[in-house]
Amino acid sequence: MKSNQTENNLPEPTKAELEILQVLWEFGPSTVRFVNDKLNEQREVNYTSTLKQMQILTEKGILKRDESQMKHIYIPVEAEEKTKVQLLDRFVNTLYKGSASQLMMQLLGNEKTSKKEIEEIKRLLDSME
Amino acid sequence: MKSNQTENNLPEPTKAELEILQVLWEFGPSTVRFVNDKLNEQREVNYTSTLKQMQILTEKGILKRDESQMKHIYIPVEAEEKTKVQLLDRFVNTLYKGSASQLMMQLLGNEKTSKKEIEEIKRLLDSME
DNA sequence: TGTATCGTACGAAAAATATCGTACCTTTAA
DNA sequence: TTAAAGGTACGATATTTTTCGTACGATACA
Repeated sequence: MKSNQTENNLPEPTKAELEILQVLWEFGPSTVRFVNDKLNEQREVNYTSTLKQMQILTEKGILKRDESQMKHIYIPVEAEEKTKVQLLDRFVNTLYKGSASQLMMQLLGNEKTSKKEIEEIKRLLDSME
Repeated sequence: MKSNQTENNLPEPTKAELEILQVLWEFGPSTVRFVNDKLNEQREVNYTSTLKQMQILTEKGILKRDESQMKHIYIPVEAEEKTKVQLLDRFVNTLYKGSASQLMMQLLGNEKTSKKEIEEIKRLLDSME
């Protein structure tokens, strides 16, 4: 079996797994039913598929769950920010050899990054003196 | 068959495919042999595996090749920047709901983003008045 | 001119992900 | 007190991605 761990030895959430995490991030600890309903607002997916994914996420240690009730409540182990930072870090390393400023340049050059966004960024930088 | 196209209808390079693209970006149009050698500086991989991947990339339209010689030369169809912009765009949308400034905040907050990087970014912003 | 070397083609196997069917347990309400 | 509704467990299947073995053609050169 080939392992799927990153350098920092953290399991990498897959695409489908990320979808689930996002629901939990947005709405807080939830049941499978809730998450599945949210997912189905976007695309059709079977309840047991979502259940399985969330069980896998739990095995991987990305989620934990409260089993004290029949309806298990799933909770992300790491805070949203922490996980995102890890994913971002990996992204920067992979595509930009770790250069955040290079990534920045592309963000700023990207037409889809609105003037408003750019202003926001500038303000941000100024405010950190 | 479930399709694997993104909203903008561009084939998404997978992880292994990205590795190959990076070699081509760094060293320019290359033979399979060359790419495979480069990959093997990092991890063991069979020549025919790399060949297959590059053939798949060609089918997907991500690479094209010059077959006029026996040693085919593979070339990325899109420029490095363009592809990266697409990947970045997707990343921002997925993780930050399209907010570039939010991504920025994380980059700046990330300890791994050095002071030097931050200075670089500031300079960049200033220079675009 | 034959044989070792280096190339591509391509199907199949292996591995990783994603989805689902079915069994079976609990709760609820008629 | 039982049947319907809703829950979890878990193996099986499907799909996607990755890797590789084998066949076979071209080239080089002894």
